[in-house]
Amino acid sequence: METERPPAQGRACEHPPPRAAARDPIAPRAEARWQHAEGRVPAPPQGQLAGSGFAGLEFAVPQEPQAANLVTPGTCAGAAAGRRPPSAQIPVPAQRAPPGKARLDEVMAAAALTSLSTSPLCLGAPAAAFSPEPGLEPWKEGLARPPGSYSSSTNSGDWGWDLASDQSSPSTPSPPLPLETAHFLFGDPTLRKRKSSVRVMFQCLWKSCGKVLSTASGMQRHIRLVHLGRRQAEPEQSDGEEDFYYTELDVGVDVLTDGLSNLTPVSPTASVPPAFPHLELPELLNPPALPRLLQPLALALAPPPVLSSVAPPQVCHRDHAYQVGEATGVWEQVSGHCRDERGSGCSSVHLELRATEVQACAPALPSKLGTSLRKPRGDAKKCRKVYGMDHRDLWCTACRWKKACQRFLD
DNA sequence: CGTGCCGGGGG
DNA sequence: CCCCCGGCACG
Repeated sequence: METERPPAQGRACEHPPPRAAARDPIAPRAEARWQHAEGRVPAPPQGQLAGSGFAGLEFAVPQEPQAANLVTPGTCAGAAAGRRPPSAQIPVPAQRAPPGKARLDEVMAAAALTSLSTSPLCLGAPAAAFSPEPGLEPWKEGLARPPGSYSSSTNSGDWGWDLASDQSSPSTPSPPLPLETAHFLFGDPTLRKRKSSVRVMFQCLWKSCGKVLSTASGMQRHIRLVHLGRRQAEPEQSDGEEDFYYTELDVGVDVLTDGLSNLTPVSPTASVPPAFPHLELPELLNPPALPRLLQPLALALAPPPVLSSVAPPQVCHRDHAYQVGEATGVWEQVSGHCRDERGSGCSSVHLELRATEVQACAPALPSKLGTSLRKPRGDAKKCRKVYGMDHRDLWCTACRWKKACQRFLD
């Protein structure tokens, strides 16, 4: 994973200046075509936003040209597309038309969904959970104190939370959730801070429950009381039945902090759970850099083996995920600070929104250690695909030279 | 067959 | 250097 941003990114931000008129024979031609096609009047390139320095966030949303335009104000608009009038119009390949509602606060939501898609949490967790607003969600309140469904007096000492209590979409059965995922995604500070501790948790497998407690006895009591309808008065007569309804969770907390970087791909056959009903991913955006990292994370955080009766076997259809992903945008930071590239003092951040495959199910990771000789073909959309053969002038230089694409890095 | 891009070649 | 393209491996 290369962290270094290869040079020559500057181009994207460069202003479509006189564009070395003598050079590049195709550009002027193509440009004219492009502009003509849209009935646009060639306008002089817009100057760099004065003093905006780092301010420029630029979004290029692949979508219908006429569709909603969203461009962050104060950008070097027009640069991405290059050669575009300063209007808010975004350069667009005009291939797919996702509703252009790309907001940054949705970015986190996407992250959540991306990773959740491999976990059962998505079934139970309502949209509210994805709200960027911390602390106000009901699930958190439930965290602080056990919800009403559960007589709080019984909670002697064990801590836990009931995620199912917040369920707003009862339509789907809700297998237990990998709490780590939840914690990570929801940013529970308590767990995030601890590193390298492995804690055993107990998770209720009862349909639509998913409660997690810290002690087995607490969990047994929970099951007895809540699900088996035993009386609290009854002594701890454990006939063992409860054991069927909860499972142990090995919670490697360090995964939360370190996991992002050093999670190793998990062999799909080994620890991936029986698979869960597929979640319909709403159209959301992924944050830059995150998605790729979250996927493995989600994979690794997949819930433990579950009673087979709880979660009916069901295959996660990759096709479907693919389709969903197609309509989904992914934020990808294309170039940080433009490297000082031969004097082009562009210092804006260029963000490109591209539609890409959100691998909702188990991502196809380099499963074999062999890392078979050849680098796997990057499945990202590249300039060619994004802009199309005509509009080649919009491609990044590398793409035009038939080199490795620099705009849509793998 | 389309695509990504390496390697090589021309100006 | 910049620019292009043959050709090949992927999918």
